[in-house]
Amino acid sequence: MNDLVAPMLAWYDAHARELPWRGEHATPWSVMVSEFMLQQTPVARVEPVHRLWMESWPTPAALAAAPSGEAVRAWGRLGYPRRALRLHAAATVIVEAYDGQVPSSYDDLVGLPGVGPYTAAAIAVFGYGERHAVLDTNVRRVLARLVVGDELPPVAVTSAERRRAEDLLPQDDAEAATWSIALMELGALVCTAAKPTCSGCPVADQCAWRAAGYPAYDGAPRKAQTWAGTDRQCRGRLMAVVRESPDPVPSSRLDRAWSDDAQRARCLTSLLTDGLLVETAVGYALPG
DNA sequence: AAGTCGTGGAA
DNA sequence: TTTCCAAGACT
Repeated sequence: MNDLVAPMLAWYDAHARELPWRGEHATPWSVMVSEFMLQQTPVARVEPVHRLWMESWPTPAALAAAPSGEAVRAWGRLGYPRRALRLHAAATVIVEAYDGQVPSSYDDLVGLPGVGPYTAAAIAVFGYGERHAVLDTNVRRVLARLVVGDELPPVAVTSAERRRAEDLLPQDDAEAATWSIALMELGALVCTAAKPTCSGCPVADQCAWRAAGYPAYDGAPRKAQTWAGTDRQCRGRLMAVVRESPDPVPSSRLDRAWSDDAQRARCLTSLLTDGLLVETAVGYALPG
């Protein structure tokens, strides 16, 4: 094993957060739910929603039996509500094709709706203890600094990154899983994007970026995401109105939620196309 | 392959 | 106040 593993495992043992989807009570399904929710959404906001979600739908079958609109409603304000739809769709596939059991192999998992390379690896590793490299934004950043000496990883995952992550993976399955979650936790708590606290890093003495004097990121500038006035904001407004209403919402109420007629109409259409809303005789509603 | 898709807390 | 962005997936 390389010289990074022991200090990383010891650090994780001492500093890991206790989260509902970790530990003995976690199930592959609770891990899967957490991974969907954590896609682009901070831990602090996921925790309470995950807790309620698991009470309502403790198994894939329970979720699959519910209307997809209930999943969207329970998703609340986590953002990117299509993830709720995809999780519901994935639960349906799990019931129909996997006898209600979350599959354990990466290849089966990555075939599920809403499950990409990261999420498939995370479920296989954290849900089942399979040995597989897990490349999320935290791991990528930590390895970029620690091994390569760059402040930030490339915009898109490269084959070099994947090979590097696989090369560093401990041979033992359980140890490899802890290694991966430790890298993620370090990236989330210590080796953060903006202001890393290297004084708290267990492998700072081996860090290539630190040794090089913290050279600044020199890759292509990341595009700043605009927000005000975008379709995303408009869609969010419309969804919020419908989500918080127990009854179908007449279009007159949606008119008040967004003033630009053309944009509102365009967004409404896209929400219907996405399956996030349906049109009923008395107004717009979450899908049944 | 570059754009799109939500949200709210922190800097 | 404005800006930035947090465990990605999909097209």
